[in-house]
Amino acid sequence: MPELPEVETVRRGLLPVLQGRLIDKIQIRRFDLRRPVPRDLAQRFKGRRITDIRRRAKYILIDSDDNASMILHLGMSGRIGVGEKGGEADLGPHDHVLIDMAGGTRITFTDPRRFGILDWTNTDQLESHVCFRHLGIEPLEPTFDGVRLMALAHGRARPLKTFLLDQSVIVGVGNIYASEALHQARLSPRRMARTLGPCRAGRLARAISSVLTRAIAAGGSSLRDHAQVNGELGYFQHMFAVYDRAGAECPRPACGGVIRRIVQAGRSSFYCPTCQR
DNA sequence: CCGCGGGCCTGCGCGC
DNA sequence: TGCGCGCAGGCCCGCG
Repeated sequence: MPELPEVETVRRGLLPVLQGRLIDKIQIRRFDLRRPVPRDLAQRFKGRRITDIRRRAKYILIDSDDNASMILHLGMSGRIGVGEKGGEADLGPHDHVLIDMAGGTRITFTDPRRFGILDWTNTDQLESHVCFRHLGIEPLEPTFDGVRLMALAHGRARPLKTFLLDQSVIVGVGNIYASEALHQARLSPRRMARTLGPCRAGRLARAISSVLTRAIAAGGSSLRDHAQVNGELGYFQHMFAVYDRAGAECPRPACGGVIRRIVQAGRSSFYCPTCQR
């Protein structure tokens, strides 16, 4: 479930539950996630107070009052649930991490495919951590605009679709929102990044911000899994213009085109050849 | 610099 | 009903 809007939805769900609260105990039931979970993580955060929940790219950061930050990435299939502490019988086979708060609230990290990441670092050294060192610009920051995007695209001999998926360029855009943003900007996913002039770059930058903002407002997209920590579904999947809609009619008024699926860099892209150029 | 193939894992929907 | 297959929201590596 996890592109920027889904991760931001999780962050917003966790913040009121966790901010200012004490961690009682952390249980790590499987250490073999995408990278090994550090053996000292549970002990490092035990008894600490959570000061903030932040997001950088597709990562959730849980800051402690002790200059330590937990780093959580949901991978492809990761979910976060908020509930009450229960017994062993209540746990599912893919509930890998349990964070028990003072007072009985339990945060559960569930991830069938185990592509997720759980790590920690000193808060004041976050930007030098391997997860963050090579990240590009945040598309919802005010500094992100067409001028910036055009500069990033300058001379790049690669299609816009794979350009947008590159986390060292722009962070948080994944396979769904790349297709959706390109449709809104009326740009073909096959167009070379270097062909962006001021007009097209401005359109694309605005489309990216718009799609991500609308998806956050919808509570993210829920395909197989819920996106929200209370178990509710986001509903942006009902607003997809092109994603997973091959063969359907383009929703752009008076366009009349038919949505196509192509494969780029090994991943599906969806677009309307009629209105996206 | 770029695309490709492969890998990491499990689950789901499909056609047979 | 069961089985094999392709596919899936992310990201990383080596190769050519």
